[in-house]
Amino acid sequence: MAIRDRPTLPRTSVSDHHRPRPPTRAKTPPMNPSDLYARLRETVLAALTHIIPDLPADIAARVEVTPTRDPAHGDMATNAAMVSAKAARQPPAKIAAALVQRLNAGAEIATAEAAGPGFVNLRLRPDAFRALLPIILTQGEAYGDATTGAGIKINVEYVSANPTGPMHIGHCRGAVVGDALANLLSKAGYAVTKEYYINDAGAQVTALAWAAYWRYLQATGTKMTEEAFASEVPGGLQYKGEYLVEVGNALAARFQASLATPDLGIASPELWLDTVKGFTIDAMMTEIREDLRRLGVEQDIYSSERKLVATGAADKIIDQLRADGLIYEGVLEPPKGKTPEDWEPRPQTLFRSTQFGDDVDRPLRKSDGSNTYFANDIAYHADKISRGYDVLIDILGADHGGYVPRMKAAVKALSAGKTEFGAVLCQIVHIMKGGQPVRMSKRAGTYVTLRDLLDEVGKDAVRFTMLTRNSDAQMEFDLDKVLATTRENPVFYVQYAHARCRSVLRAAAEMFPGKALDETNLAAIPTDSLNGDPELTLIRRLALWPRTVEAAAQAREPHRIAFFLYDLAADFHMLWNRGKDDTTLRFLQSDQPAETLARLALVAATAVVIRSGLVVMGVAPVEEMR
RNA sequence: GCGCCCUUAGCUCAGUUGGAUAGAGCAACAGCCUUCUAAGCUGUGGGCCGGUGGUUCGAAUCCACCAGGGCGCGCCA
Repeated sequence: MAIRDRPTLPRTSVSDHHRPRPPTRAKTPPMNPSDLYARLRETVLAALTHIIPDLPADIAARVEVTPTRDPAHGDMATNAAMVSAKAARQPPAKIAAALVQRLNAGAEIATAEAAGPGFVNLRLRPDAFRALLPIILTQGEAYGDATTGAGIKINVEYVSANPTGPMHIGHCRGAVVGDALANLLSKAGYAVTKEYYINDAGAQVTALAWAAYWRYLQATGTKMTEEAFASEVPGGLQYKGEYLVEVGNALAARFQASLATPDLGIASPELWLDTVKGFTIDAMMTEIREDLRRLGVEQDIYSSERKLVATGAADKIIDQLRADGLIYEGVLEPPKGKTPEDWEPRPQTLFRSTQFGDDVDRPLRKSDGSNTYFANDIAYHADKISRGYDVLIDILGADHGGYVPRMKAAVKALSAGKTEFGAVLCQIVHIMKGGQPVRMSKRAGTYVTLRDLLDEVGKDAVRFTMLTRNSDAQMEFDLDKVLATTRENPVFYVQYAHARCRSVLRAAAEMFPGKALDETNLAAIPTDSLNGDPELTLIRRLALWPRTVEAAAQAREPHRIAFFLYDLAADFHMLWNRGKDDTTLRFLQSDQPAETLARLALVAATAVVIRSGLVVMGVAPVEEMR
C-alpha cells in the first residue's frame, strides 16, 4: 500500500512524544557468541581489566582483536596494550607482557606473544577454529547474523524512478545496491523496511500523459500529424519511445473516442489529462514492478508522491514548519562565480535548511505556486518519520549528491534530531560490449533496458556484478565478461564454489548409503583430522563471516559481501585443486570414512556460508553449473 | 568561483573504520596439466598509495593546502 490515509506528523516543537529509541551506535554492542573474534576480544578485555582495574570505558571500547595479515604474527592480534598505555601510565610493552602472561593460560589460546610496538599476537589452538564447524552447521544461514542492529527500525528507500518509461541500466545499480543493503542490515539485526517512492507528480508525468495521449489519438485513427500535435503540447512532445503505443491502444480500447474531440483532435486537458495520467502511470508501474520482480527486488511499501500531494500533506508540513519559524519569504543570493544569465532577484518561500547544516536555504514553492520536488519530499520524509523509523536511508544517483544536505537538514528539523538520515550515492554505470561503450540515448531509443539486460545475462550476473564495486565508484559493466566462466568473473567463481560443495555432498551420499549427510548429522562429526594448512585457512575464513557482516552493515557497503565470498571461494577452490595432482587429497576417500566425514563437515559449512552470503546479495546459490 | 565524491601495480579494483613488510584478478614472465576434481594449476616480477606539509607510539586511512578526474550549484526530478 502506498501513502497512508492520514499521516500523523511529528511536531518539531514537541520532543517528548517520541518514544525513547536505542542509540544508533551502542557503546558496547552485545557480543555475538558465534563470532570467534568477538569472543577472544572479551577474553582480552577481561585480562586487560585485571591488569588495569580502573580502565576507562572509552579506552576499553577501542580495544580490538583483528585477524593478522601475516601468518607469522599468529591468528589474531590485539592493540589492547597500545590503546590503554596512556590511561594506565605504563609503556605498551609492559602492559603487553602482562597480557601475554595472563592470556597464555587460556583454553583457546595456544600462544600469546608481544610484538612490534605493543601488539599482542595470539595463536589459537586449531580446536578453537574447528569448533566453529558444528556451530555453523547447527545455525545454518543464521550463522553470521549480528545483533548490532538491536532492532533499530531502518527504512531503505531505493529505485524511486520516475514512472515515465521502462527501467534502464541507470536505475539498476541503485535497485541492486538498495536491495542488498536492506538484506544486509536485516542480517545485522536491524528491523528493515524496503520502500519505493513513486515520483508520479510534477511536470515529468504530465509530459508523459501528453505522450500517451498522442499514442491514444493515433490508436483512434486521428488525422493529426505528429508535428501538429507536438506544437500543441506545453513544453513539446517528449517520451516518443515505442513503449507508449501499447498504452495508447489500451486507452482507446477502454475509452474509445471519448477523450478526444469529435474529429479526433486534442480535447481540453480537463477532460482527459488526469485520466490519461493515472492510467499511464499505472501501466508504467506495472512494467517497472515486473522488471524489479525479475531482478529479484520486491519492496514492502510503494509510496506515491501524487497521493501525498492530494492529501495536502505537503502543505501541512509547510504550515507546521512555518509555525516553527523555519519558513520565510526571502531572496536568495545568486550562486557565487557563476550567475545564470536569466538571474534576477526573486522572493521565494524558503526553508531555513542553513540552521541544520545546509549551505543555503532552499525553495519550497515554484513561481506558479506549486510545490518544488523538495517540498513534497520533505512531506514524504515526514511521513516516514511518523511511521517510527529510527534511520532513513535513501539510495540516490550520484547526480543527487547536492540534494543530500538539504534532506538531512529537513529530517533533522522534522524529527527534532531524533531520526538519522543517510544517503548512499551510486555512481554511473558504463555498459561495455565488445570492448566498446554502449551509448545510451533515450530519444534515439537506443538505451539498454533492464529487461534486455536481464534477458541477456540473467539476474544473478547483474546483481553480483553490480555489487563488485563500492557504489560510490564509477563502474564498467562489461556484457562479455559477466558471462565468462573463468576465475576473473566473480559471479561464476563464487557460484561454482557452491556448486562444487554440493557436488561433493551428492557424491558422498553414494559413499555412505543409508547415512543422512545433512547439516545436523555433520555437526556431530569429530573434526580433529582437519589439520592441513588449506583446511585451516578455509576455516579461518569462515570465522571472519560474522565480523564481515557487521562491518559491512555498519559501513552500509554491501559490496564487501561480494569480496568476502570471492575470497572464500578462492580458499575452497584451492583446497579442491589439491586433489587434482594427488588423488589422496580429494575430499572423498573410501578407505578413510572418519576423515572423509570431517572434510564433508567442512565442505557443508563452506556451502552454508556461501549460501547465506549469496542470499544477502539476492543471488541464487546454484546446486550445479550448467 | 563554491561544495561533495574520487585518485592505490601496466589495466580493473580491494584494503577489516588509525596498526606491523599495502593485497587480489587480469596482463607479463617461468613451469605444470592433456582431463580419475583442469569451464585449468603452481610460482616469479611488478608500488613515492596523485603531491607537499601536519596530527601521534603508528597514516593509503584523520587534518590543511596543491594538482588531476567526476557530480552538483534559485522555481529539474
